[in-house]
Amino acid sequence: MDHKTYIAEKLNVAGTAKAEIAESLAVPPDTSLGDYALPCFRFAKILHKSPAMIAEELAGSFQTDDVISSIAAVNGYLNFKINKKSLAREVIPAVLEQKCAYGSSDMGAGKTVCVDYSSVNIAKPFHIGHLSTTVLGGALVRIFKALGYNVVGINHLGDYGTQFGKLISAYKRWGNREGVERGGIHAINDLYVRFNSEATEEMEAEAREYFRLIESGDEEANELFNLFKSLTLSYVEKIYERLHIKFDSYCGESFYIDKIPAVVEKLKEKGLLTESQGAQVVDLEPFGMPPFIVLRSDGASLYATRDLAAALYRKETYDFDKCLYVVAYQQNLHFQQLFKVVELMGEPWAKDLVHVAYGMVSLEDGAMSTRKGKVVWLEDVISRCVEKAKQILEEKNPDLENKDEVAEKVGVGAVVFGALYNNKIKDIVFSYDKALNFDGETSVYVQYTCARAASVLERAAAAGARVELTDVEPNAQEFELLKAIASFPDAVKSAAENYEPSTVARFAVDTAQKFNKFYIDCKIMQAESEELRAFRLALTRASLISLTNALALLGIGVPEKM
RNA sequence: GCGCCGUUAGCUCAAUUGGAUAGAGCGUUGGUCUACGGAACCAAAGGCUAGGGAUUCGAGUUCCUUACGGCGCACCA
Repeated sequence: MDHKTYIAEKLNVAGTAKAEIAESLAVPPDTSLGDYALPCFRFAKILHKSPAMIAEELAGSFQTDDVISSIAAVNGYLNFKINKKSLAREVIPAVLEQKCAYGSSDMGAGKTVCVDYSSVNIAKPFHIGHLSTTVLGGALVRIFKALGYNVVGINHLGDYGTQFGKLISAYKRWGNREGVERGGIHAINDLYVRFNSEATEEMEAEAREYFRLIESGDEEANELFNLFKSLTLSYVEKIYERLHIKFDSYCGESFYIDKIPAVVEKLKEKGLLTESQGAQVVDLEPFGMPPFIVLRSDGASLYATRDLAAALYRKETYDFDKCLYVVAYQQNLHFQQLFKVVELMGEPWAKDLVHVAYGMVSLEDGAMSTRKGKVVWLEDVISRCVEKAKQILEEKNPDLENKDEVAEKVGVGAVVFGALYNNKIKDIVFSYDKALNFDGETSVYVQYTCARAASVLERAAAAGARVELTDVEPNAQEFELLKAIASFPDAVKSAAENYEPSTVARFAVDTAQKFNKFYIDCKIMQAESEELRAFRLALTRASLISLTNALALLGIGVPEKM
C-alpha cells in the first residue's frame, strides 16, 4: 500500500484533488518531525488563510488510525508519523514471501522496450570507455524486465565501414591466420593501428578497394571479414558473461544496408529529401540543426542513415513503446537530428525514441588514444579488481573454500558498481586507485553487509530459531531499516522513469548503512526475548533479500560468505 | 561564433523532481574492540551550493546573465 495516497484519501482540502495532495507529500528533513509532510503554503491562496492555520485545522480534523499514528502542525507543515508496527506488518511478510520478486511489479505488462546498448565495434577490443554503455544498458534491461516490460536488448554492432577494408589490407600486408587466431582481438587491433600509422595514399586506395570487395560479396574478403567478426564476438561474449549481460539481437549496421533504399524512397515520398553539395540530405535548418545527410555525394550511406533504417525496422519488428539508445552525450546532436527526421516523416512514435546520454570517460593525463597506446582495457580492469579481491580474501578469510568464485563476484561487482553509482551524466576520470578502492560506498560494502546478514541467518537456521514477523514495536534503528526496505519498489520505478540505475545503487548503499547500524545496536540472536529475536531475524532476512535484489538488478552477484 | 551538458565540504559525489537546519563516502583527528563477521560502528572538523540578477510564501533545483570546464557543429562512427 502506498502511504501517500492513503494519507491523501484521508485529507480534505477544498479545491485540491486527492492526487495533487499525494503528489505534494514530502519527507521531512529530520525523522523526529515525522515520516511524511504536507507543506500547506500552496493552499493559502485558495483558502485565504495562513498556512499555519490550514495545517492546524487539517491536523484537528484528521483521525489517526492503525496506519498513521500521529499528526502535528508545525510552521505551516502538516507532519505525519506512520505506525511502526503497521509498517512492519505491511513490509516484512511481503518481502519474505516475494523473495527475489520483491521490488518488481507488472506496471509494464504488455509494453515493449528496446534497449540499444554496448554496441561494440568489430575488430576493436573493449576499453574502459565502453563500460558505461554496457553496464548502464544491462541494468536498464533488467530494471524494465523487473517492472514487467517485454525488453529487447540490442547490440547494434559496428560492423560496417571502410575501416574493415583497411583491416584486410593490413592483414594481407603484415598478418596471417595463425597470428590473429592466436593473438585474437588484440592482434587484429594491432594490425589496424599499424595501418593507420603507416598508411600511404596507395594503401588507402587499396583499403577502399577491399571494402568494395566485401560489399560486392567477394569470397575471400568476406571470409576474412567474418573471421574478424567471429573473433571479436567470441572475445566480447566472454566479457559479457562476466558482466552478466545477454542480448536478444546482434543486428548491427551491416544488417540494415539492404533496407536503406526503401528508407530513401520513403523520405522522397514525404518530400523531405533535397540535394545539397551533391549529397542527399534532410534540411533541418528550420530547427536550428545542420542537415541530416542520408546519402553521400558518392551515393554511399552513412552511420546516420543506418540508424534511421534501424529505428524504422525496430518499430516494425518489435512495435516498441519505447526505444532507448544508451550512447554517450557526445552524440547528442546526432540523436536530436535522427529523432527529428523520424518526426518529420510523420511517425507518431518519434516521441518514444529516447537518447539515454551518459558522461565521458577520460584518463588522469587526458583523453584516451588508441594510436598513442593510451588505453585502459576493460579486461585488465576486471582482472585487477578480481585479483585484488582474491588477495584480500586470502588475508581475511583464508579458509573459504570457493575463493575464486567469491573474488569474481566481488571484483566484477566493484567494476560494475563504480560505473553505476553516480548520475550517468557525470564525466568520469578513470584511475586504478579509485577502481581498486573497496572502501566506503561500494558494492563490496553492500556485499559484506549481505554476508553479515547471511551469517546471522545461518546461525539462526542451525539453532532452529523462528524467523517471522511478531508483534513487537520496532525501535529507531529497526524502523529506519524498515523504511529503507519499504522504499525499494519506488527506487526501481524511479530508476526506470529516469533511466537512472544509480537510484538502485544508492538504495543499496543506504539500506546497507541502515542495516549495519541496526546490526551494531541490536542483538539479533541474543535478543531479550524469543519474540524479538524472531522479529529481528525476519528483518535481517528482509534486508538481505532487498539488497540481493538491488545488486542483481545492477548485474552484481552476492556471495554467501566473503 | 553557435548549440547541448556540467560546476555542491580538501577530493569523489547525494539531495524523494520547488519544501523545513544541504547529506554520504574518501582523506584528517579522536573514539568503539572479549566480535550474531572490524571489509564494521560512533564522534569532531570541514558549505555564501562558481559569481550576479529574476520568479516564488520557499530555489542547490525554474528563468536570464557572467565565468570556468567538457562535448558537438555536412558527407567518420
